[in-house]
Amino acid sequence: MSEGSKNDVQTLSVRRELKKRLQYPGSHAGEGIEHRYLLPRDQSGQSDEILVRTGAENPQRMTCALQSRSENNAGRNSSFPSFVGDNKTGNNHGRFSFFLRYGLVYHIRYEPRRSKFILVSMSGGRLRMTAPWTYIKDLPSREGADVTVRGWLYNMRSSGKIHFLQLRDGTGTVQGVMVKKEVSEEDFSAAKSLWLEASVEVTGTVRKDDRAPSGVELSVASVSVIQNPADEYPIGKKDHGIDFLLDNRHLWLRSSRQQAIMRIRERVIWSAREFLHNDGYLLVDSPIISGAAGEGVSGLFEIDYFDSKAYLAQTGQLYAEAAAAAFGRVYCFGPTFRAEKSKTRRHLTEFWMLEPEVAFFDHKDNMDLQERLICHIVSSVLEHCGNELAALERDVSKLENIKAPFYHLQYGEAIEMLKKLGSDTLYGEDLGNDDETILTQQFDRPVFIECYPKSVKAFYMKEHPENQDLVLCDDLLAPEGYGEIIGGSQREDSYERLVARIREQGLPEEPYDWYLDLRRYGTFVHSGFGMGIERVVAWIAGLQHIREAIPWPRTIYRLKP
RNA sequence: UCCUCGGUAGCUCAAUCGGCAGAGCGGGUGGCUGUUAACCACUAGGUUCGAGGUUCGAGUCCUCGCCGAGGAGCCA
Repeated sequence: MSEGSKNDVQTLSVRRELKKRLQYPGSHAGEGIEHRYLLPRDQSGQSDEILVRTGAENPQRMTCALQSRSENNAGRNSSFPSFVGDNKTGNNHGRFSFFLRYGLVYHIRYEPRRSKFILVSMSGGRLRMTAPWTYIKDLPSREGADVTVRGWLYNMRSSGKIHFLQLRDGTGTVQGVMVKKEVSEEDFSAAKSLWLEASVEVTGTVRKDDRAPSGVELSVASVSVIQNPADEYPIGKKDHGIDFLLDNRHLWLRSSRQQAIMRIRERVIWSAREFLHNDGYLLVDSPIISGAAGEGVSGLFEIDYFDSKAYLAQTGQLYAEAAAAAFGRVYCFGPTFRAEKSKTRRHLTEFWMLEPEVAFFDHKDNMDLQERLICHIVSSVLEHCGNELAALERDVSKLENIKAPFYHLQYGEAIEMLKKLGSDTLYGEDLGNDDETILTQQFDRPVFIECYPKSVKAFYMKEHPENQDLVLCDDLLAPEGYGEIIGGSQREDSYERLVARIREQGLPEEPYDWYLDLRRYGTFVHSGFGMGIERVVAWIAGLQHIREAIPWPRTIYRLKP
C-alpha cells in the first residue's frame, strides 16, 4: 500500500489537467463518434493519446486504443492495443479502464446524453486493468461470478484459519469468507490486522449459502486494503449512549439502523413529491431568508443582513399562498427554523416542512388532501421499505392499518374527551403535548382535531362561519402517541378581516403589505398545510426521538457535526 | 426560563448503610476451519465532571459551578 499512496499524490496533480482535456467534444452527428484525448505529459515531455471510437449503429459500443508517443510507454501500444466494451450486454456499466504509466488506471465512461466520455476516476498502485466493481445489492443475482466489491469492513470474526469479513458498501451487506489456504499469506495476515471500518476492495466468487441473510456469500480470493484506520473506530459493537452517538453522527450514519432510517426518510419525501406532482401540484419554493416574520417574532432566528435584520424562515406558507394565486396548486418544501429553546423528542431547531397550498380548496378539501397524502406516503413506505422497517423492528401491522377515513374530532369534542381521560386542559386552551399523546392513544388511525379557538391560532386562519371564536383549521395527530404531524387551515380571504386580525395580534402591518395584496387583487378561497417531515419519519419508522429522523440534527445545544 | 434525572476505564454501565475502584465490549498477546454484537485464556487500562465542605474514611452526604438528557411552555 505504500506504493499506492505514492501514486495517489501524483493522481491528484494529474487529475485536474486530465479533466480539462477530456472536455473537448468532437462529435459527428449520424456517424460514429471519434474522440481523441491527450493525456498528461510524462517525465520525457511526451504525451499519450487515447483514441475512442463509437460504432455508428450503436454509439454505446466502442473501441478504445491507447496510442503512445512517449518512449517509456511505447511498448504498451502493442501489448494493449484496444479494449472493446459493450454497455448493453456487458456488466461494466459503460465504464472502461486504461492502464497507463505511473501505475495509474484511468476509468472512463461514455455519457450518451452528452455524447462524450467523462473521466470517472483514477486509481493507482496495481499493475492491472481494474474490473469495475459490483454493488453488494446485486450479488444475489450474480451467483457463481467473480466480482470485486468496494466498501467498508463493519465487523470481522476469525477462527484462526478462516476469517469472516463483514462488508458493507451502502447498498447492502455481505460476508466475505477468507480461508487461509485459499489466499496468499500476505492477504490473510493483512486481513487479520484490519480495524473496523477499514476501506477495502475485495475480489472473490459469489457463492450461494443458506446461512447468509441475503442468500449469498463471497469466497474471497484477494483483499486490497484502501485504508486501514490508524485508530480504533469510535463506535463499537456494543451499545452507546445517545450523546456519544450524536457527537459521532458523521460515523453513526454508517450503522444499519441509521441507514434504514435515512432510506425511509428518502421514501417519505420521494412519495410525497410523487403524489403531489401526479396530482398537478407545482413545486414553487419559498425563500429561506426573509425580512418579515411568518407567525410572530418569538421563535425566529435573527441574522445580520448587510445593514439590516433578516430572519430565517419559520414557514414558507405566505409565499406559497402567493404562488397558489399564480399556479393554483402548489407546494414548497425546504428547511424551516425555530429558535425555540425546546428540549423535547419532538423538536428540532432546523426541520424540513412540506407545505401545499391550494386555490379554491376549503377546510374540508384541505383535510381530504392531507388524508390522501398521508395514505400514499405510508403505503409507499410499506411497499418499498420492508427491509428497513424490519431492521427497525417496526410493527408493520400498525402502519397497514393507516387507511382512509381518518377520525375527526371538533376541538370542543377533543376537550371533552380529554377531560374524561383525566386532562386538566380547559376549553379555550391549546392542547399540550400530554394531551396529544393521550388522545392519539385512543385511536388506531390518525385523527384530525378541527376548529381551534381563534385566540390560540395564527392570524391568517379563516374564522369559522358559525362561530366567530373558532377558526377553520386542523391538526392531524399521528397514532401511537406520536402527535401532531400536520397543521393546516383555510386562510382568511377577506382583506378587512385579515387586517383586523393582524392588528388584534399586535403585529406590524408594513411587512405584510404584499401578503395583503393577495386579498386586494382577486382574492380567493384557499387552504393549505405544513407537514413536518421528521415527525412523519419518526412516526412511520417508530423512532423514540425525532433527531434520528434527520441526518444532521440541530437542537439547542448541538451544532456539530 | 422552570421541573426531574444523570456525569465512574476508549464505549456501555455496576459499586449494598459512607469502608480495598468493578464487569462487559473495545485494545494487546495466545488459541480456534462456519462465525452471526462469535468464543476461550491471559493482559494493560482510573485526577470517579470541577471547586469547596462534613467525616477516622467520600464515587456515595452537603454547597456552588460546568455539561448533558427527559419533560413543561411553544410548535410541525
